[in-house]
Amino acid sequence: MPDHDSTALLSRQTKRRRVDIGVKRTEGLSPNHLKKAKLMFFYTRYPSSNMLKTYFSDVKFNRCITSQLIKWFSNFREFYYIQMEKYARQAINDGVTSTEELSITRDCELYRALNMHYNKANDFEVPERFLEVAQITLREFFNAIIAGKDVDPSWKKAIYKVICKLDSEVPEIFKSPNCLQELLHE
DNA sequence: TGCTCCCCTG
DNA sequence: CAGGGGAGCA
Repeated sequence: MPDHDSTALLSRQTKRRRVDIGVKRTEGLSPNHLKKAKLMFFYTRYPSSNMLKTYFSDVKFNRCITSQLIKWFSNFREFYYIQMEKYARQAINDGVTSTEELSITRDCELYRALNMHYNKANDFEVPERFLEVAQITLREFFNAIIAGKDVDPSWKKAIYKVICKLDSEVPEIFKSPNCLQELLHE
């Protein structure tokens, strides 16, 4: 390819790049997007694909990207529910007989496991509402197991149905592509 | 049919 | 976390 042609091509690409700076949509999902998604999990366990699109405006969506994001939250939930069940069974083994004895504080083992998973750097203040939802989830598992419902292969479905209604509004700041810097800097 | 959830793997 | 498969829903 003659030099003047490649020069012209570069010129066009440069122009396009300048134009794109305004939106600057990334090709795929970055580690920062993953980190952001994990923080969003503190507010929403079951985000709709539509919601995700509005909160990840710097991402160029397509089928794969959308399903990947959806998949992330699915994986988040798996870890979440596994921890809940494990902790609930542990409590039962430890002799706990009432849900009143079950509470989630910021220094309990379960909280630390969750925080380590979704907020490893521990540079984000986990919202109080998440602790409430987590506690409800834990008690939900506890009661189900105590009642022997876990003999039913699909016993967790009922719990999922309860938890999916407890999503909170995700703060507006999460809609900003630079929300991580804004969130973790103060 | 396409999307989403969940389960199970690796 | 990603892949793959089965189930449910529109």
